[in-house]
Amino acid sequence: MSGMSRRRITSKELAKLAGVSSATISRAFSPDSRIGSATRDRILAVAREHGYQPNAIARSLNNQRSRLVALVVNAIGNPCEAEEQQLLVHRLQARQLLPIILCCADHSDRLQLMRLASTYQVDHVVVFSDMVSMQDAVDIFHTTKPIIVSFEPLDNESVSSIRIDGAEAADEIIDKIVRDGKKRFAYLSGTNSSWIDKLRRKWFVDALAKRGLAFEAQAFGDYSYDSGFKEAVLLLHRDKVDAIICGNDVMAIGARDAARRVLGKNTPDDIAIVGQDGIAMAAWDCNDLTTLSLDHVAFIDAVVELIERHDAEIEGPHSITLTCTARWGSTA
Amino acid sequence: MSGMSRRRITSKELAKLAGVSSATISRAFSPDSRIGSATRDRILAVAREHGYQPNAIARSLNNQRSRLVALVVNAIGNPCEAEEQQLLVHRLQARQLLPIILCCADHSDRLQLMRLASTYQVDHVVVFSDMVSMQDAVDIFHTTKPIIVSFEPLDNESVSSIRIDGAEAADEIIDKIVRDGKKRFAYLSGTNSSWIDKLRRKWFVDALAKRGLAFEAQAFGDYSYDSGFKEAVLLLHRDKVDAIICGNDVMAIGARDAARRVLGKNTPDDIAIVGQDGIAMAAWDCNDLTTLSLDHVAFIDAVVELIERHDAEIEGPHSITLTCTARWGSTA
DNA sequence: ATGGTTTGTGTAATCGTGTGCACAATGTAT
DNA sequence: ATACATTGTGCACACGATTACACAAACCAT
Repeated sequence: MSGMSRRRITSKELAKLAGVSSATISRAFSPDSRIGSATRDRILAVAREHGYQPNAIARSLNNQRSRLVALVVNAIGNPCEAEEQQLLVHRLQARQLLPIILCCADHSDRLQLMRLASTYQVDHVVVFSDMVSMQDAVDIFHTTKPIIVSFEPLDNESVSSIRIDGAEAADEIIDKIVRDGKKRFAYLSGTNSSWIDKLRRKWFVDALAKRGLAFEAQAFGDYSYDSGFKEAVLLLHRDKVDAIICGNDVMAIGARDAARRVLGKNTPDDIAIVGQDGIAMAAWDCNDLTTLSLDHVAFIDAVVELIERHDAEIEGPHSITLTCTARWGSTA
Repeated sequence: MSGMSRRRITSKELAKLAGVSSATISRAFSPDSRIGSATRDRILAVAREHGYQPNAIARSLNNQRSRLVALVVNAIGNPCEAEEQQLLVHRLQARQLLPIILCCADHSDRLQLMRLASTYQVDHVVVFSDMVSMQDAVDIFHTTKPIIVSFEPLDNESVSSIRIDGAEAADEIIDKIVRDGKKRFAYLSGTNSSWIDKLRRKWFVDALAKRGLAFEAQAFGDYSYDSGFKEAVLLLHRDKVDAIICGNDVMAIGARDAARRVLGKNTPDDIAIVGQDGIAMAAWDCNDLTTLSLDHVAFIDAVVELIERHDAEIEGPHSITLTCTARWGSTA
């Protein structure tokens, strides 16, 4: 069609071609603005013919509204977050919002990365990563007053947060494991000092305390299969535990493999293993993991709900609480 | 620090504060431009104090250079691509380029999505997805003449592509399986009509043909564990095959589980199963998959190389070819 | 027929930066 | 001391859209 044209055509040029002013071009592309329907049709026809589309960068500058959303994530491949990411991106796209990915995993200077994104005047910020502090995010993005969604309930007017509660589900799971006769518990953390990790651990600490128990051992991995495998070997061999609560599902799978291959112990008879997240892979036949699961769809619904409130300029911070459930497999 | 200020400060305002013109502000932030070093230092100090950062949207409009990169992917969670995505995002961020994710998986109108992204004047486009035709991508993005990277070698001056060659590795794998005495082969496709799927299948078709063999059966999945599981049951039960070549690793894992659980057949003795991609999960102890693997780092190096050539405005399409290798596990 | 409302379009300012050009100030060579 | 190159800064315009305002034309009611 327009095949070879090198440069993108501009509003003013199209105006000349259609015999109108550039203001009228703009109106033709704004759904509800005073313009003759005949004129609009003619303009849209000429526009299609020449492949014209309004320049979103220029529009953003004028509008003070970029329709860009920054997604701060740990890593892209990480299955723990991937399902949520996928869902959210889909929902954003349906609302004509474009996600910019900020990947913290192996980026040396996360703050600089966030500052870079903030210069693009993103309308919203969603923080999935537990590697950035909310306070830093607020300091960097406060100027544009975007929504910032996170697990961490920071008391700040520009932060809306999603809180998750897994206390009850953790209690159910511990109950089952204790009734199965397990006695020595270990907790395998994802990251040492993250807010989400502390929260999750607390659910299980409380559930154990209620029965006069406590964790006999504590290990730190990095949410990866390999770290789950390696730490589990130590926990089982050195600390002689018979139940491992893992910070996420992937580490739990690693731990299960370690138990089976290195020590010849099987779940759930010799040892109990519990994951967290409820990723799809956990339910695969080869894994069949018992896990403290979060409803991903409900979670993303909540995020989108918060974003919509922010779009509607409903003032103040908002907060939504979600409840986790126990998903039973054959590992505990 | 600047704590409460609601609106982002502008270049002109900062100019007033520093007692210079806004042009000088701009120069203070451009590494090599004629400006007194004393003036620059003073401006940068005042800027930091007031939390000023140049507005990237305005700069992009002026520069005709957005530093945005569109990543067209099938899905985010999909492990097949996730590792590449992660690597690429990391490399882009190191070059101060921001990735915009376009997720095709469940988006009804992929073309409209790409058109939306194109209005943001992205500097480059990287197509990982096999769900969009390169011709469509070119039609939509040609105006900004970005680089378009893909497996599909389209003959177009604005497309640079990465070609992958797995013929030799496929030959090695088939050789091993045939020597193991397997006779009835099936191919389990990811998507019916994608370019990449046809390419991969051809490697194995040729390797079989060389030995006077051909696929006895052909099935179509959707790259997911579940589809691998389901289709494998049919292939094994109905078609009595004893070797399944899968379009990716995830389906191969599903197929392996199906063989074991539904039909009680084990790899590699009863049946051979081969994956493709070489994702990290394939090497996990519980999977230990034989797979036709692509070196992810080399692949992303090639993508970045092409992007750099495009940045340097080296004319014409470029092409880089990568060779796959066989990675041996216990499934074939 | 006249005053008032509605409709459609153009003019011009605006969004926040980058940069060519002009010009003053300073430095350098004869 | 004069001519010339260099450095530092401001002015003004461009980038490509949106939109308040003005105004002409058309329509309507009395």
